[in-house]
Amino acid sequence: MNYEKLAQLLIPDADVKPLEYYEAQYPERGLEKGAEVTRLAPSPTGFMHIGNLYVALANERIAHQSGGVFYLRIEDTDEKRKVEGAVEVILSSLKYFGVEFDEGADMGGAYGPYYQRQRAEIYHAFAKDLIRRGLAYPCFCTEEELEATRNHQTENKLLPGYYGEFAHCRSLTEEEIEANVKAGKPYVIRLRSQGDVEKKHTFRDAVKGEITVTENNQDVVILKSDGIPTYHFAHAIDDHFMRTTLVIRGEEWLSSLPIHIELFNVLGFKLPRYGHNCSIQKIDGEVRRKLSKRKDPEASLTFYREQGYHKQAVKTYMLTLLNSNFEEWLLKNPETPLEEFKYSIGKMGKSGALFDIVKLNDISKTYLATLSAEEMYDFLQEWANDYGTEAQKGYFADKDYMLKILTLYMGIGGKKRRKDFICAKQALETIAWFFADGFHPEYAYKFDNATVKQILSDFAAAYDFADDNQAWFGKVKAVAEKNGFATDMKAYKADPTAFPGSVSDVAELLRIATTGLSNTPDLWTIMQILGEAETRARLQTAIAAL
RNA sequence: GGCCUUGUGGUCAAGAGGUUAAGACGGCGCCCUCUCACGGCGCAAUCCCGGGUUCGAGUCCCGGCAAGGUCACCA
Repeated sequence: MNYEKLAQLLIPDADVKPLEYYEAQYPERGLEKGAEVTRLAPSPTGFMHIGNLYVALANERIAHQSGGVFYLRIEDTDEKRKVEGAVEVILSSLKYFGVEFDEGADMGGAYGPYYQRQRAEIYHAFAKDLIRRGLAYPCFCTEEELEATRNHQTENKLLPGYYGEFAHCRSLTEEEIEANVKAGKPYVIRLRSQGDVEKKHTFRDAVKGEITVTENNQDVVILKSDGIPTYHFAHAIDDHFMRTTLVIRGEEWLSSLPIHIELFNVLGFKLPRYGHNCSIQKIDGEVRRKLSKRKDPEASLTFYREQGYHKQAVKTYMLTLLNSNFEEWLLKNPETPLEEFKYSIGKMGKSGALFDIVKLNDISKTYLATLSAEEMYDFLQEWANDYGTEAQKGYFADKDYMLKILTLYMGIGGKKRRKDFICAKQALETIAWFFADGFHPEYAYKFDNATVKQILSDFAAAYDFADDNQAWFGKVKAVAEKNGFATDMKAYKADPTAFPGSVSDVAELLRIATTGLSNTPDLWTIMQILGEAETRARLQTAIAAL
């Protein structure tokens, strides 16, 4: 077999350069010792999964913390999945969450191109070299033939795949190959695997620790019939020439690690370090499964934007899942920027965590409670502009009024900050009743109409907008007393049957009448914000409704 | 089914032969002179199972079991 001739026949590519050219073109990066070069290599499907953020954050932290480089490579080798504008989605959604690349697709850099489709020449050069060395060969098997083989293997409980005796095209003669090519039969290029599945090695994974890997014996496809490489081949070449030092990727890749090891080996490249991280899961009835793009809205990064989760909160939550000691650090250093946390690969969990929206909500509340009224105003307005209803956008017309509401709802100025807000959407919904078109009270009192009417009327008569909190509460008490309600909570608790109710019940009636809700922050302040006219009007409306 | 990985409260988890088995979220209860929220205090709840090794095992070994991943011209 004349391999040189075969290589020329299969990959006639004229502009393929000698291999040394590529080594010279993409030299070692010459970074400081310990600096890691990491990457995110998504497929441009137009959908950003929360898992993308998760793994991006890990890679980004490690690169930047070590003084290295974090880049974006687009794995667009699958024509069918490609979506227009997907790169823009990737870039913008990660940027929103504060993950920034140093180089890569749409940004440039010395190690590009960063789109795999634009790197065909490099892949061809190396595939051609493998053919020349007898380490790769063309395969003309059709889909049907491959399936027949697979069925035969499964029926006979044999290891499925294209290997050994099942690799029909492995032993094609030069004449047969030539005839097939001349006949125009489509072909792929396969690796002529030298591995033995019986041989096992221990491999050190940066997150999983010591693991056992078997040698690869599959004659995997390296170039598809359209001349585009498969993931495996592109991975080896790209991560070598982009000088990646550490590959952190999802654990679904663990089982193809043997292929990658053999590929790097046969190509003469140094293997990067690998860390396979677990995917975020969800409990669905009885089953635990990966967060699904189709079934779970929270799987999509856009979900968090639509709901108005603060990016810092989402990032913080990701970090708590990513590094087990992060949460403790955060508790001790609530004011410190997240970037100062010492991220370590070794602290990454070995088993997949369940996504916990309740925990995210708690983190969000805690974070939002650190914002000032102005910051909250800006955050809410920004969200409303993109995702809010027309009415919600209108909330920002009177900034002063909004600021007062936020100050109240966030407990600013009080001894303790409140934590009522989870995300922008929920926040605007909870304060909606402050605005004319958001106030739709459904009065639900615990007392009979006559009593309620009496109390409401008594309060309306006594109410003076100028009263301070003390004086105001004194009047609430007076109204309570006049109607036989307990004003001394201790006395009331000692014998609740002695009274129709207590001051707290009176306060509740007033609260429901003015806000439509039984739970709100301080009522006196609410009446101050609403203003005298609105307060009186709401009281009258409530009385009239009885 | 083969192979790989992983099994500590409901969830995230600390733990690397000797601990009353941390902490956080959630739940429950009490307290905080109007509700709620915040905060404080407290309670309940965990080492997958079975064998070994050892004076002693969540931790080491073996065997089960369970869950997840993977077996494409998808990444």
